[in-house]
Amino acid sequence: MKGKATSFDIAHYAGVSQSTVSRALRNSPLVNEETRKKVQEVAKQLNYKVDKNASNLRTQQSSTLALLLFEDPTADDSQINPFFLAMLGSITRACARAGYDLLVSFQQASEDWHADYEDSHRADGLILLGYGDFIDYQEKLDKLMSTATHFVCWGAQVAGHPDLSLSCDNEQGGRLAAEHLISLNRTHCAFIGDASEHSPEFNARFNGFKGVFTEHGFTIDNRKIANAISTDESGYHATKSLISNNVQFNALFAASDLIAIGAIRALKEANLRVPEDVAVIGFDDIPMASFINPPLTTISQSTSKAGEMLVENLLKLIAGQPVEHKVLLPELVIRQSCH
Amino acid sequence: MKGKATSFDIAHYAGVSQSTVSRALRNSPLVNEETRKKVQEVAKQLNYKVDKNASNLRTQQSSTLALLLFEDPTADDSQINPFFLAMLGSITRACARAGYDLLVSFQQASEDWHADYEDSHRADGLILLGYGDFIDYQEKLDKLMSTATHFVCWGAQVAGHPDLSLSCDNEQGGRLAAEHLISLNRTHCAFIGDASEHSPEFNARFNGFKGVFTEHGFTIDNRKIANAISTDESGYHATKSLISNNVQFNALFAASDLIAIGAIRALKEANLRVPEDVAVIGFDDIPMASFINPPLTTISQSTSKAGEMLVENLLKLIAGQPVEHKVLLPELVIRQSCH
DNA sequence: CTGAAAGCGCTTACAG
DNA sequence: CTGAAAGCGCTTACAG
Repeated sequence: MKGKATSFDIAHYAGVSQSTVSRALRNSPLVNEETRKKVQEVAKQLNYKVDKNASNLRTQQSSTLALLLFEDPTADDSQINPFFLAMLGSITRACARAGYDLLVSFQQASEDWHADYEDSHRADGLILLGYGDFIDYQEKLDKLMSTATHFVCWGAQVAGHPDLSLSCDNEQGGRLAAEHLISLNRTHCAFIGDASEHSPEFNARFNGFKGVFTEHGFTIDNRKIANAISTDESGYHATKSLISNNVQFNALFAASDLIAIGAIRALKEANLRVPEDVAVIGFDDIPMASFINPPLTTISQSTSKAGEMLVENLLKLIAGQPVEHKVLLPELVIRQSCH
Repeated sequence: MKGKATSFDIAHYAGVSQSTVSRALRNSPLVNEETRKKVQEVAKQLNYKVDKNASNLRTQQSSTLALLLFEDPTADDSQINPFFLAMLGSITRACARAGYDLLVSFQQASEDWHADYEDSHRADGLILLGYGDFIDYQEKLDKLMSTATHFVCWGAQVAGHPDLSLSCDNEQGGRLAAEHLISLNRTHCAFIGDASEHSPEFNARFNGFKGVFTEHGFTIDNRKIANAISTDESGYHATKSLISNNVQFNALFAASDLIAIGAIRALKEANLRVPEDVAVIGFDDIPMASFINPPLTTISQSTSKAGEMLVENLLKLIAGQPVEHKVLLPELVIRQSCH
């Protein structure tokens, strides 16, 4: 036989019609047990595999999900945020368990990342991951909504559609960080991250954090806040600028672990000891967090649970089932960067 | 219009035949410039996207590559080797540049990971990544060969088909490590990794390393060799066993950075200082390597170049073009874990 | 339980 | 340069 075997080849060798082959291979209850066995045997012998393009075309679905990871435009070629890499891992596994294939693609925030994965029937739905500017982002989400594309996203909220988002309770995470620092008597605290509406997750972390400080009668001076995107470079420079502006603080809350790692580097360079002079707390609990010096106290988000739930929700959406807005609970992980 | 627009809808609105629509959208030189413009305009208005399943079915190809990442069976759910994660990133980018989609899937070495991605026309070819046992592995590669599947793999060699593999020059990497240690007068050296044919990459690293030691008149005592797979846990335990067996060494070559990280932890627990008491050198240069304490001296493999070349070679194979066997050059990265 | 037939939405040889 | 038609390999309503 030249080329791949088709269902007609199987039909020929098994002595049945092609329709019966198709039914037998899909385990249709309509087909006789013996017929099924014979068909499946022949199929195995000929190393037959259903042509996905043909069956997808016929059934108008793809059993494929697409993961779109969009990056900060400044991120360099090789560095992908480890937090998202971990998410990618858990999403991949969750897809496999559900019998779906996963298409992965990186997108610059500037590109047309909403893409046409679903319109072109390459995927039944999209999973959107990424830090980045929430404002830029919104317009594209609207476009996705308008084309009735099935999607879920991590972190950012879709206006009017809380069910499409999944995130950890970032405000609660910020609160945990603040309580820990206050319990340690570290109340002159700087914040590195973007505490604006452009970064809704960072903003929520900051708000939770600030809330607890306020409840305890402490304030966070605006001079102690420095902007950074989620890279260690950015965290490094933001911290350096704080130091060179002579801002005084004995604690630092970084909006992500990567930022915290850069911050620690800047502190060390300025001969500030961590945690003696400055206690540092991060957010995410990326694998690296436990390996740096000192090991980083941080707020952990469960990437494995997150990935699973994203896939689960997207599958429900595709099936037309209702999805509830859920929020994952962050946890404080105490290591040695605060005391 | 209900549902997605098809090429017939475009034809209707543009006042041409469906064949012409198809030609116009594919930029066939056969179609009149004005006709093309009108067709593309209408297509845009209707938010038309070519149905990939239909066009793939017709053309018998998928413009999709599949990346199969297989893992050590012991690896826990969330931990993926950062080296492969970096490869994944660069492969994803390389695919996007080439206009291909990328399917990603994790496979346990025990599973039928050769899968049916190509037979079922989901992908035009496969990229295989993974540490793991080379012997188990070979049988599946044979199967892939026998079904004329297009694939390339990282690291392991396919018997009789050097062109299907890409790797860094692991032996040269081992040599670089040895020369560095010897130049530092660290000649009582332990090796952690699997120096057997089961792990051809580790084995090559060890052979290059040992070769240089021999040339300089030094030996590597078998007692100083401990087996480990590429996880920090495994490196930790292997190093611990060396220490508890009272093996003496002032240098340690770990077959991967993850192993080195575990080894350093074990050394510290035994109150051995790195690098004063034991100089440690790793392999891979994963992102974490520069963040641990002390920052790890290691042999770097360029994941971005590797990813690009894997995709490039696979595309050549698919196009029926000849592929040369190439090898990437590793580089010594000096940090603070050896002196 | 089985078969003949239609049709998913394209691409491309064929005829003009 | 354009159109009518065949066909990629399936799935499934329809008829028996």
